[in-house]
Amino acid sequence: MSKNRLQNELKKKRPFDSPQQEALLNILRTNDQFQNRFGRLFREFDLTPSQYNVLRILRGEGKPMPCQEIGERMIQVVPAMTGLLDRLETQGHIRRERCTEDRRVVYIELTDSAKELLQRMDAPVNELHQQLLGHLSPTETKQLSRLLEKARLSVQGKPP
Amino acid sequence: MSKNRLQNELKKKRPFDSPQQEALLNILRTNDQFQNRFGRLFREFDLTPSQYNVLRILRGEGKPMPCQEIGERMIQVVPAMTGLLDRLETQGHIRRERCTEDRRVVYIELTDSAKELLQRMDAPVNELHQQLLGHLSPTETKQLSRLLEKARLSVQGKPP
DNA sequence: TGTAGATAGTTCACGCGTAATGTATCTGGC
DNA sequence: GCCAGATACATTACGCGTGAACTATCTACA
Repeated sequence: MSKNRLQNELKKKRPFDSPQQEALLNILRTNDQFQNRFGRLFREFDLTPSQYNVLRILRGEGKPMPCQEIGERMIQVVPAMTGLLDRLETQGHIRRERCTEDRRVVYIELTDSAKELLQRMDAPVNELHQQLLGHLSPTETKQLSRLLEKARLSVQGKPP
Repeated sequence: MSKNRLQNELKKKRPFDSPQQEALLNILRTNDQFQNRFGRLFREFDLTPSQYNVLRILRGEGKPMPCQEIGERMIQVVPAMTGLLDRLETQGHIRRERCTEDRRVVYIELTDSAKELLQRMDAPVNELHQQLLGHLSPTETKQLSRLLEKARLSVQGKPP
C-alpha cells in the first residue's frame, strides 16, 4: 500500500519537504480537479466557470450592481471584468446601464433569460456538489471548511 | 460576530445551499488566494506558477523526460505544454532533444542555469509555505491533507 | 509489404487572469 | 471656478488552459 496518496498521484519520487508543502499541493490538486468537473458541467450550458460565477453573484444580490463590486467578490482584477461582461452581454445574459448620478459607474443587470438559465442549472449544480463531496460525513465537511478558513487567516491583508 | 467567515468574505446575503457548497467554495477561495501569493513570488524570478511547476518536476525526476509525462503530472492537457516549453526554452531554462529510438518523442532537460535558479528559490518558497500554513498545528495540517485526499476520491476516473 | 490505428507533439482559436496604461468623471482644497 | 488627485471602467499585451484538428512516426495485423 502507498504510504501517501498525493505523492503517488504526482509520481513524486521523494517525500514532501514539509507537511505544509504537502497540504498546499493537496489544495492545488483538489481545486484543479474540481474546477475541471465544474468547467465541464458549465460548458454544457455554454458558460465558463467565471461567467457562471458572475451570474450567481448577480442573482444572489437580487438587484443591479456595479462592475467593480462584482469583481471584488470574485477576487478578480478589474480589467478581466470588462471582457467577461462583454461576452455575457453578447450572449444576452446581462444588460449594462450607466448610472445617472455618477456617470463613471456602470450597473449590471441580469436578463430574464439568464434567470431562467440559472434556474435550469440549479439541480445539476447541486448534484455535482453532492457527487464531489457527498461521500464526506457532515462532520468531515464542516471540519474541512473550518480548516480552510483557518488556513486563509494568513493572507488577510491583501497588499496592493 | 459573524457566524460564517466565508459567507462574510464573499458578502453573500443568504446562507449556503449546503455544507458541500460551502466547502467547495472554501477550496476555490483558498486556492485562489494562495495561488496569488505564489504567483507574486515566482514573478520576482521571472517565472509563472506553471513554469516553476515544470522545472520542479524536472528536478524531482533528476533526468530528462518526455513532454507528455510532464504534462500528466500537472493535470494539464498536452497542447498547453508546447507553448509553455517554448517559453522555457527561449529563457534558457530547458533544452529539447528528440529521442533517437522513437522519433516522435521529445525529451526535456533542465539546463544548469535553471538548476541554479531553482536552488536560489528554495528558501523563499519554503518560507512562503510556512507563512501560509505555519499557523496550523501539525495535527491540523495533516488533517487538512487527509480530508482533501478523501475529497478527491470522488473524481478518480478521469473521463476522456 | 502495406495499410489501419495508436501515439507524441504541434498548431489554431477562444476565454480568462494579470499588469500597465489610458479615458472619463467625480471630489477636495484653494 | 479651477486644478490635483481619486475613482470607475476600458484597452492592450502577454501567458496559459481548453478543445479541435493536423503532422509525423511507430505498431499490429492481415
